[in-house]
Amino acid sequence: MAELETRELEYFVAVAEELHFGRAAARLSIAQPALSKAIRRLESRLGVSLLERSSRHVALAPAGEALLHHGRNALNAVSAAAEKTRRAGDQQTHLRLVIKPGSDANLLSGILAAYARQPDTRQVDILFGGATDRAEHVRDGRADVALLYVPFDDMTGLDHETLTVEGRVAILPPDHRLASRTQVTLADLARETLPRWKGVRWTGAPEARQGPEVTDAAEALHMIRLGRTVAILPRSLAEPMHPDLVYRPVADAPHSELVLAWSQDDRRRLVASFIAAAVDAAGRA
Amino acid sequence: MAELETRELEYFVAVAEELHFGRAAARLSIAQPALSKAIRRLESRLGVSLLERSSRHVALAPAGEALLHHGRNALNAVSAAAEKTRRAGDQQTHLRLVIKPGSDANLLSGILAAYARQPDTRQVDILFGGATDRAEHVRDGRADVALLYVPFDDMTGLDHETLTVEGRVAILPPDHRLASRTQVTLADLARETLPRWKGVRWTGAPEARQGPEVTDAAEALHMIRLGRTVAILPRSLAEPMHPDLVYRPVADAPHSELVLAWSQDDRRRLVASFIAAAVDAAGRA
DNA sequence: CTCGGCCATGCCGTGAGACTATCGCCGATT
DNA sequence: AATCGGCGATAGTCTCACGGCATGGCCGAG
Repeated sequence: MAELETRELEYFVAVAEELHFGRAAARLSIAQPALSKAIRRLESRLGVSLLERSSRHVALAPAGEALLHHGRNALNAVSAAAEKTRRAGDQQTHLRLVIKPGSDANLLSGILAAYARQPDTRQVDILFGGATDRAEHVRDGRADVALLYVPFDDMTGLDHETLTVEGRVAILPPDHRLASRTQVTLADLARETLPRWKGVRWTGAPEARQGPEVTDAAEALHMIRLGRTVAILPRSLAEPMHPDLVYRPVADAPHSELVLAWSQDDRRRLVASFIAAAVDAAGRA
Repeated sequence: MAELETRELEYFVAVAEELHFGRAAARLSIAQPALSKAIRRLESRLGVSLLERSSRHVALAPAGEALLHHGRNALNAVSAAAEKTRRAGDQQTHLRLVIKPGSDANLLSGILAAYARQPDTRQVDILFGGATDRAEHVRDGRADVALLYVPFDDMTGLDHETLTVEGRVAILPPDHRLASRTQVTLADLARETLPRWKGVRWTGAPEARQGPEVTDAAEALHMIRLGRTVAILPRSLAEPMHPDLVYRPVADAPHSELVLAWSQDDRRRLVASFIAAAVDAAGRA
């Protein structure tokens, strides 16, 4: 059939990311000619040209774009399979939950308490993940469950249960022109400078100015205090609010959901039991 | 990192499916000792035992279950990457739509007509897929879009737009005890013998008797005429009804949706344009 | 007790893929 | 305009990982 070894995929992804055979070879700890040959083999096997090479530059051909994208998926699936197989061996004693610091809408302690009352409780290891890679942790098996935000996180390959639905608020410096309102609208914010959230696709109006790149709410708040930007955040992230900032509800912003997510094909009781406890605790709160 | 070559995965999947090294080796066209060694390498690399071997039998260890499942996913992802890369090369002139014969709720001709009016029309190739593998066709790139039924088909990895929502009807022999009703309920059907749909997880009441295994509606209808079973089908599959059968609405059955599905990460205009035409045509019907 | 089915082991041969050295192209520098 | 240097491709050699063959060991069936 369509043979394509994971090694070759890794090679190609490295080249496609670096757009430079030398650097990619170094990253892969192989020599550059080997990499050149491997990519050419790949191209002839697939029967398409993946890269446009000049002697100065390397660029992705259309088929290369496709392979970069789908190849990454495939590599993730392979390493997820490996990781999950390893874990399946030692019957798991700990449940690994990945969260973003401060982003639990104060629900986590209730969830953990509810889970502790379950009959088959296991120790819960809490991992901290960055803005973008918590979903990855679950997909590749480094964690069992994650707290994520819909519609911000990429839920591909994950199932989830909603824990809370909350409105979103604009975070403003006190002297901002909109700070005197009791609430604002997206239209009011359309001309504002909004931060670019690292790893999150741009969701603001296309005409809005893109401000500083930030990775988390703490950085965003800092930038707002400096007057460089304003931000729209789920309400729970706005409390307690920094004394030098104010927040106003954004009447028409899509709601944001805090969800508990797990790998789509994870049927372990360990996980099901935690989900049940979490949904229960969140419903009660 | 977690190296695991696709070749090894294929070997393992073959053994796990056959539960027999000799047959698996034959299927892979390699000799049996090579396969034995490959699997042991895999086990030592992963550090877990995948198979329980006696000299008579081979059985899956828990980690083996995990690897069989996730490994299949990974292999699918890899061959999908290969397939889609090949397709990306030659800019595609045909749109490939996979349907199940007779399962288009009479919408297809309208959809094709609407699509033909689009500015960037391409030729549409219609493929026929079995009950269970139409979604697979889309996932691995053999087709671009599929007509599927929610909640029966497995939508993993696919996005979809709903074309119609329809009630479901019980198909009965005319002399059936329920045939005199004008409508029936799921409770009425709880004790009936229902067919097992090949490749579809059992959705009937757990106490219902499981009847003959069938692969499509035509087979199911035949079995109903023989008095072996009764079935619950989306209404559109019941028209025109065979003269020797009757159908009655099932008042409380979950509705069934005919959807147009495509690969989650397919952003090609070719596909978007067809989706738009189909949704438009279905809304108009 | 023997036979036969089945997986494991040992040994050997081969070829895919890695390495080193080197070439050829082309843009940049002076 | 000539040279240099960066980068990818090519050539030739080597090696070791993986596959094949022969065989051993285990165990259930008859």
